[in-house]
Amino acid sequence: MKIGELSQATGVDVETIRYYEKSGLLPAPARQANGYREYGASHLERLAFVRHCRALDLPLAEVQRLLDFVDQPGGDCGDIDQLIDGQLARVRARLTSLQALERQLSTLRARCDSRHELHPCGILAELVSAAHGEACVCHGAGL
Amino acid sequence: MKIGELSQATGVDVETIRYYEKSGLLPAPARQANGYREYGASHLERLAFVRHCRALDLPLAEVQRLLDFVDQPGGDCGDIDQLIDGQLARVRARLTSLQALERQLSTLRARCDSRHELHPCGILAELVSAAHGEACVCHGAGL
DNA sequence: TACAAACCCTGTACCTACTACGGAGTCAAG
DNA sequence: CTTGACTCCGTAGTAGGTACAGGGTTTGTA
Repeated sequence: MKIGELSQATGVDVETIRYYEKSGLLPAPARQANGYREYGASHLERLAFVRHCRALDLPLAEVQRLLDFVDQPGGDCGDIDQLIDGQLARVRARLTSLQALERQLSTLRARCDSRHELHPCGILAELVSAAHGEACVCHGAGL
Repeated sequence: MKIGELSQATGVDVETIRYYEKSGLLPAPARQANGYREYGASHLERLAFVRHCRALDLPLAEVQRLLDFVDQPGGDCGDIDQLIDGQLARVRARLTSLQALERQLSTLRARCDSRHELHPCGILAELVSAAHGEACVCHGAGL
């Protein structure tokens, strides 16, 4: 299987596959006589694994750790739990912060709906007043 | 005001202030005889504005656009609306995707609570089976 | 058979928004 | 007079790719 075929099969971009190889996530495959990379079923499986972990937004370093577990079973399963727990905690923290951000932007957006021509833009006014340390609709008193 | 004082006053790191200057978000300030940057009230205000926009997670390029509006009032307010709407849309899209991710990770996490010693880790088994294209607890059938 | 399109190779630069140096000059306190 | 904190500039590094540039190879078609 050439790199383009592997790319087709997994939905991972050719450049990204080479990048994973360079990063050590994928083992360097054998080469054909012309220097082209030659992939087999094991590469396909490993790349699918990586892609699945990335879909869970795990950093590449953690994907690497999981791959080590796969390669060398019998490790402490608690480590895997912790890894997933850590990711879950990161995702939940980000979720909370994004929810706050969404409220802030919504409130700010409500300040202006583009049907004023004489008085200045409410959004801009809000943002500027925040620069003075005043309470703003998006962040309340102070920043 | 020296750069360290501006940093204290705004909570923006010294290096970041220099970075903003290099990026064109902050005008180059006057220099003291010794070459140190000399900031005034207008810089403080502008930096606070930038910081506020960044707290809304607006990309620097969009902060720049907003600054252009501030510098040159009378522009089309609809553009500002669109800018905020665009950000809101990005945030909401990310929110939706993070919520799905949270569900996936929770489900995956439930597969293993580290009190098994004989049978292999359920999380790892899930991730591996996903590499075979089988249905997985996190993403359902296929990826 | 000839030619062009599509593929593959390596290496490097670019992206965001910073952060972290390295090496040097400057300033205030003790 | 030294020590530490501050400032300067320029470069490199971060994550996770993406996008060339400049070359070789293979494949399809006329």
